[in-house]
Amino acid sequence: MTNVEDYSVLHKYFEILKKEPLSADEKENITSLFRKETFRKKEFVMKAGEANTRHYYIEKGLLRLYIIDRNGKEFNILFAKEKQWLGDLGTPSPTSYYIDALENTSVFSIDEDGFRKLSDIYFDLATNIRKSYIFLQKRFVSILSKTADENYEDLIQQNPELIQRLPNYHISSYLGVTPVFLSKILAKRARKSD
Amino acid sequence: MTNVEDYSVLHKYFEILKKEPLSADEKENITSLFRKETFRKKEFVMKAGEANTRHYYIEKGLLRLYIIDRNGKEFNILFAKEKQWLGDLGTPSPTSYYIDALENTSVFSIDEDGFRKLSDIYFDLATNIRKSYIFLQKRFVSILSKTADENYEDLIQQNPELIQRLPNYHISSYLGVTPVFLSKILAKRARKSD
DNA sequence: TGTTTTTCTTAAACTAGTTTATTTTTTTCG
DNA sequence: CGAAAAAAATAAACTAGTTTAAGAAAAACA
Repeated sequence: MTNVEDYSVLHKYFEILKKEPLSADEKENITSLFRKETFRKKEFVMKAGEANTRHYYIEKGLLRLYIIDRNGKEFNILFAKEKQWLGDLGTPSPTSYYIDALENTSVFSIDEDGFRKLSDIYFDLATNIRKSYIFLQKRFVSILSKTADENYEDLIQQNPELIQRLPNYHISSYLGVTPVFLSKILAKRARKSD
Repeated sequence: MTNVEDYSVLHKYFEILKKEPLSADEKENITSLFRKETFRKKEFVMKAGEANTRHYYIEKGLLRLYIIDRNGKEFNILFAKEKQWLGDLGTPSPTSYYIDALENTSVFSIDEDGFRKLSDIYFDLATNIRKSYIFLQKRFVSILSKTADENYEDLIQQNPELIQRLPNYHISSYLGVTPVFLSKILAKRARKSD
């Protein structure tokens, strides 16, 4: 059983960023800035309206970032699993986003101040934001320029694991279509590969 | 007439980042990393396939970042005008994007190395990437969750100037619809406000 | 295990947005 | 200025995706 105060996954991440082992002091510094938290499946990590939200580095589990539009409909923006970051980069402004846990999840969380401090020491931490941007841009273009069919195929190619871990209605929202339409796509696929 | 070697707009930008006046040395350092370039309307700034692309800080004019899908159709990702940055953050990997000038445009351009150097000195330069991310995320959610009608209204509210400077077919592509459909939206709007 | 709840499928009627084609309007430029 | 080119509007037929509803299948759980 994993010790609740085990920060080894986090330290390993920063060693990869730094490209060399961390000293005891460095580890201590990192540990002191983070807080270990766990969220049970369906539990909220962040809700629209909250200010000063934290950044989350996921040790184990699966989180989902989404909005709820004025008709109460949810739109999944992205999912984040083990060894990925998730948070609202707009913090400390009040967020418009929701984050909840799709599986029981353990994270290391850090506030904006801590995050900035570490970004100044571990320059490559900022690279992550760049990578997130690139990812989102690709996703944006993909949803804009391709049909839901094609986007589903792409997802299977690029992230088959997600499809295993997620119920279809979350995938459909991620692809920007209704569950009913995704079901049609799946039926057509099944017919094709008969 | 503006001198081709006038870097004052650029220096002013970095003074805002730094929150205090720059020394002569600092100005010199910045100037040495950038290159001043001009692009005539319709001229390409960047083409898909190119590697090691540059970052552009716009002094005057209007640029457009877009992709061309496999059917030859263009999708406008974003526009950038005076005092805004534009570039492919994926550099030095070969880019999938095109940038061209929608007006005669003058820019200060910098390569990836220079950009990183300055990011280490002027920490707030990285904030820009965050802001870009937030902007794109909002845009993404908006296109996903709203109708083209609503997105057009939002654009008018948030960026009326763009609508003046751009032909409708560029706006329609930005909104993720065809020119024909935007024309319908405009006709309906005109009818309403009769 | 059986019951309840959640998820998925199918169908049918509908709508937001596309496509293709034609005409009109506006802009460009020799 | 007038001709040519580019942009915008309109119409009509179409399609990708939605909505609502009802039943089937799967998962949760007591």
